[in-house]
Amino acid sequence: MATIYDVARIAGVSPKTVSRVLNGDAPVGQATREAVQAAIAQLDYVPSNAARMMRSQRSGLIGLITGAISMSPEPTQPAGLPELFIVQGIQKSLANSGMTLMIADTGGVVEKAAPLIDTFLRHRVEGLIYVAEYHQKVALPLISDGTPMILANCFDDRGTPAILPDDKRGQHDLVARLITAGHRRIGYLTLRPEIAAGRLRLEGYRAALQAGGIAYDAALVENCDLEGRDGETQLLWEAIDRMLRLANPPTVFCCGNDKMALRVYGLLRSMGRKVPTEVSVAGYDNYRVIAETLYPPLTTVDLPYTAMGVRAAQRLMAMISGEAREEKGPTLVAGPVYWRDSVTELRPANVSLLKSVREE
Amino acid sequence: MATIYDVARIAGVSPKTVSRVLNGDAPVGQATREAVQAAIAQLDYVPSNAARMMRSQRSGLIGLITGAISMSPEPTQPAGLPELFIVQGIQKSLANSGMTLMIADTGGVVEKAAPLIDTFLRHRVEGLIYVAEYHQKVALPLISDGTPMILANCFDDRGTPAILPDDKRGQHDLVARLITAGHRRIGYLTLRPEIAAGRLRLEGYRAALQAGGIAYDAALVENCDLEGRDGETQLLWEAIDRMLRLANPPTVFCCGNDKMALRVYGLLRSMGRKVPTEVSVAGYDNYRVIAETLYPPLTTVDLPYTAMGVRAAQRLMAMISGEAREEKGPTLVAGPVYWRDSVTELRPANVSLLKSVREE
DNA sequence: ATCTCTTATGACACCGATGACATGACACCG
DNA sequence: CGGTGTCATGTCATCGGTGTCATAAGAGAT
Repeated sequence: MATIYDVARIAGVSPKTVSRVLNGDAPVGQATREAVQAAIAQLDYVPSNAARMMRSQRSGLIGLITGAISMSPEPTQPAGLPELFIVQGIQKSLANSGMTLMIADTGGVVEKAAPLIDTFLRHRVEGLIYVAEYHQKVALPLISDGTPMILANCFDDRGTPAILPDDKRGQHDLVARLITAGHRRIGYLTLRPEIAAGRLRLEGYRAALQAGGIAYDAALVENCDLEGRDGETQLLWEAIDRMLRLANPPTVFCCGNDKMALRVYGLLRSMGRKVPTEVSVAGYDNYRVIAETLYPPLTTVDLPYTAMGVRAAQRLMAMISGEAREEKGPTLVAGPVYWRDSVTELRPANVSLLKSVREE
Repeated sequence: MATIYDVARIAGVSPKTVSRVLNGDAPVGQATREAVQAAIAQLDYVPSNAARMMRSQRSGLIGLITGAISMSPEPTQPAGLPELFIVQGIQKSLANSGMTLMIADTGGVVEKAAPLIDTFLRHRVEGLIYVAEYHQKVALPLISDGTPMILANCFDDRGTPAILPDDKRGQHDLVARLITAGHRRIGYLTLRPEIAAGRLRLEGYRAALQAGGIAYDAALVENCDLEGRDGETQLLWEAIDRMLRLANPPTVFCCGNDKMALRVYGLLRSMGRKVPTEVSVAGYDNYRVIAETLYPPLTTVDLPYTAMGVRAAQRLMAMISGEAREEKGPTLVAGPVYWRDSVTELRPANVSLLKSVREE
């Protein structure tokens, strides 16, 4: 492999001049520049980042750790996709910074995060981002040196800067929108409360009901999430069946996520209930493969993954450049409601009024 | 950041001895080793890969380029997932090799591959893998130095080693299985022939018919793939409607992929046809989010992405270690048929006979 | 007691860039 | 015409490890 010395010799200049041509950090004569470039081309010279890093003490690397790439073998989680959007946002936002993003993958095994962080530190990354597959609490090994770190889609109890989806507000906005559309009996098939999204979304549901002056009815809320174990469809069937038999049944089912909504579509059809004319369905995640492919298309709440990625990258770059100590707590990012055909407007008169809500 | 000299000073030994403790490449006295390890712990010393690489001329890095992570903005392609499984396979298979996998992403823009390759070469990766989002032909910039490269899920016309899915055999196996189950009128809603998968799967379909002694009937085959543009559902509706009105209608619809099958489920239900009792449906890809969540679960063909990743990594490692010049052409990897409830066994008597097919 | 042969350790140069500093050639200024 | 500033380029040391070789201290062998 050719070195800068080979290039210098061929071009008849000093290595330092070649360096200047490569980095453009000092003026170089036109003729010299051309001779150097010719030599570079002739030798297929590619500078060594290792040598450069060593001298300049700057790696230009950002390390990203995720489990997105190697998903868990169970297909039950729509895992993978969310993280990818976050990574996409990070990438987009980092593209102009001159930083190179190195991505490593835990293969879904949390314990692998530590050695990966170590590998990154050996490469002297200037910043680290950890992206979790769903909104959760994590406990990563402490970074002893000063390398800045950001958590995306997760948080810890050390106060590491985090970027999180605003699940509470998202569910709140959806339910508020349903209420505006005239729905008063809103069934909620929830995710399990052990996960952050399950808790926060339920909070949002209750907050929206309260704001809309509707009493919370425990008969309309049921956890239908078995963490991917069998029997979920059964559980859903029973919950839906029971709610529909109520004296005052729900006019719409909010589902913990879009994947659950996909199941609910199938169940309602099996029960002979037409969506949305007889009963409405709403999801959460805006998992587009499902939400847009289903018929009718699914009303849902966007999880603003790309935006979260952008924010994560921005916050990290701010930390790296040591700018203003900036805000402390987690950054919450809310996503818009996507209003599609799976929910009936019970009060068409409201439609014009709704426009504004929809845009936001 | 602490250096090996700092550690040496604290431990009262020479830097070289610290190096020996770190690499275990020469015997070190027990007491010395402990002193060095204590100093390392005390200083939070992390060795610099740059310096190590520079001297040893070995980076221990494998570069992987993909578009998986930043998907195209259109949600129409189930893009992203396939590549991820391939990457997972690569990762799994590379885990024990001591190599570190660096992943870079083109953001779906093919032109970005060149600068990414360049970045990798600057880091002196020992091998490169390019993973495409679907089976296709690519034209990557030539790697002028000797760095080995592998193409996964794609090929070029320079004969670069490639790992490809055996689409023809997969579709063949599925159709052969349908025939064994008693189906003779097999509708095929194909992908567009411009893409490799579309062509090859159709070849497999025809080959299986021929092997089964069934005449090819053009009325049963129709391209329903508009490359994600609108009107696909319309096209599907018309194709299905027309085929079902035939004097001798199909008993099963093979779909170009699982996503199309998801649509077909909805359409058939709208038409009042029950799956699978009145008409069967089969997909391709074993896109599990769809295939296993649908009701009834979808019979489909697995795209052996993980296996492809494993093969890619193995072939690359063989190239790096300069082992036997090994095979030349592309490596084809076939995936098994997943037989689920979306297809009726027209001849239950055959079931036992089928067991063996299913296993394979 | 002398001579290998390991084992344990150190001295030193070197990998390939770049930062700091020096130098020579002009141009411009008063 | 000397002083000063800018441009173009070179010299040299240095970043943090590791390869090579040398050396010292014991363990056995003769």
